[in-house]
Amino acid sequence: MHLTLYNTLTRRHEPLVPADPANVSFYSCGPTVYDDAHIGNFRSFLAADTLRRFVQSPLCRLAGTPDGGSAHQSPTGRTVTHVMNITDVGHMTDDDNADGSGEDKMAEAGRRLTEAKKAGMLPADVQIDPKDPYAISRFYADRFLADARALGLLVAIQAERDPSLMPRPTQFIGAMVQMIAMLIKRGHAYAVGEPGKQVVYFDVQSFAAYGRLSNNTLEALRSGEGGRVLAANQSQKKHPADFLLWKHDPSHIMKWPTPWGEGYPGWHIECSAMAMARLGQAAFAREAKASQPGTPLLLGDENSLIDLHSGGEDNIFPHHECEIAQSCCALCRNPARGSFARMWVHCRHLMVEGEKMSKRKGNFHTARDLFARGVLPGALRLELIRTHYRSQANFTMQGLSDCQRMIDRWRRVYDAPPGDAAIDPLTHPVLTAFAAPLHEDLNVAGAIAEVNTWVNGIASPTAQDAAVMRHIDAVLGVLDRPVPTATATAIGVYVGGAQPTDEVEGLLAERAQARKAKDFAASDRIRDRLAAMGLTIKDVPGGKVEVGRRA
RNA sequence: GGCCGCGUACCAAAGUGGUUGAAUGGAACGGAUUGCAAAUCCGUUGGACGCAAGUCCCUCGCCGGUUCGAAUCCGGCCGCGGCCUCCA
Repeated sequence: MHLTLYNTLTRRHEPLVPADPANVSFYSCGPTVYDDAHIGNFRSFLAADTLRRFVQSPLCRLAGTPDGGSAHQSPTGRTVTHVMNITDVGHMTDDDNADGSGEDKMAEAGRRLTEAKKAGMLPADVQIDPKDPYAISRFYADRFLADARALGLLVAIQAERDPSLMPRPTQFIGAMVQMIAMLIKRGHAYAVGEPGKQVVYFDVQSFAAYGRLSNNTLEALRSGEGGRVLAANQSQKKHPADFLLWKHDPSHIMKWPTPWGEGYPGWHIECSAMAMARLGQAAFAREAKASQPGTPLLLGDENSLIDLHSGGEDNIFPHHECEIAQSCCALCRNPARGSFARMWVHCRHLMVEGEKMSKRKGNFHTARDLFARGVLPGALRLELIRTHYRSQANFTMQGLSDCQRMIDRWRRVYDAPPGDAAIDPLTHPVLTAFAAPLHEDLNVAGAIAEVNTWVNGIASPTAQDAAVMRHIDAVLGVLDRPVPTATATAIGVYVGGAQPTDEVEGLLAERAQARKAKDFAASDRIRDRLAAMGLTIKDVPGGKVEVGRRA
């Protein structure tokens, strides 16, 4: 058994065969930081995170590796270097003409922040200059990282120690400029306009494999444009599908000097440049070993820059199509035979209560909104990863509470007292049953079913069971999430964000008296009153009352 | 207009040719427990006949086809969604 994934590039299930099974390189397209990330964004990031967790788990076997693919048999184990960008360059709101016009999204975010501040929607301690795009992107990036860490996104947790794992394009303008220069030099890009005030386009006709990922041909793209591409905006391009690499525009809110003029980079070049900068060393080291000294160092046909690349389904075209084109044309000896990444995985979108998520329908949720309503990060994570990543998932509040209950039942096993519990993850029957569906295109739903079947059969969990559950949760990442600490008083145990107040404490004491006197009508009235305050109670062993918040 | 995907029982969601009347979780109902709840445990949840073992009928959007056999393969239709413009 070995891990197979659906490769968008070939439209087939294929084994994941990394260039170096001891260190898998993985690049994921991350968030833009003009606003808070919503749960749909997080579904995609969490799918990537779950894949990454499984690949680095000893439960995962990879094809074509000498030791049979089990990570733990290698002295150093298997590491996954997962990189996710945080896009902090402002792009344009109005992209009708693909030339970059309209309002800069960062400027728009600044305006929104100003309004929020006026309306008192922002905490008083937030000091940010809405005219400073760097301050805006930092503000939203920090909020994203906090949400991501709560949800157990390993890359965000690791980035606290190694920020290079979450690169920001404003720090890589130099790398982008180099790559653009290389594309011009190799005849895959061209600059138009008078010197110093130029726009640089990628020449799609120079790359025979353009369209391979999205299954579009240049003709199909042309016929599919349906009148939406204005001829007036196309005059300088050689082909309507040619896309922007650099734009001279001194009026842009973020701008940098380059040989083509002061301006800003196109939408796609950042990922190519950053993947190259952070993950490309290994591929070029392999190439240097294999090639003649003195020849220009370009990747050969079998040598991809990275092993895995992921994103949401909307990234397939144009973003990833363009990434492949740029990267291969800049880095490969035979561009049309390159693929940039060996494996391309794409996550389908999330629906909410059966409908497309939208602010107008009122079914638009950010992670932090849900947290503020008392949703626990573990439950949200499970709800977002439990559906197969290539199915359209339906997020529901019902599903969220289902997940919370599942987690509560699993935690009983997870929290069993530890002890002498040596288990072999490769042969343990529960773990092999859990890992089997995951090897088949990361079938998380199937794996969860195995966990439930197993947990149902446990009368009282042992140290061994706890050890097994830890292996499981290293992949799912739902138990190792922050849970609000319970506040205990003489009479109550407050959980799930509920806090003791004099009023509540008084009611609990009154209820205890009523119950003692067997005045159950009075006792039930108090429960109703607490319910009206948004609190649920239940009697727990020890004579105390557990107080929680109503979902 | 072009390219692509999906539709499973009350809900969510696995399963992609036979042991599947359909995993798993929730929900509902019955029982144990509780003053009542909550939590937990046991059982039931397409229909008919039967005390039962069981037998028969109808099921995986709809219609048709391939096959000894289909939720699973093929065709048509309907519905939903994605991309073709920034978007996970």
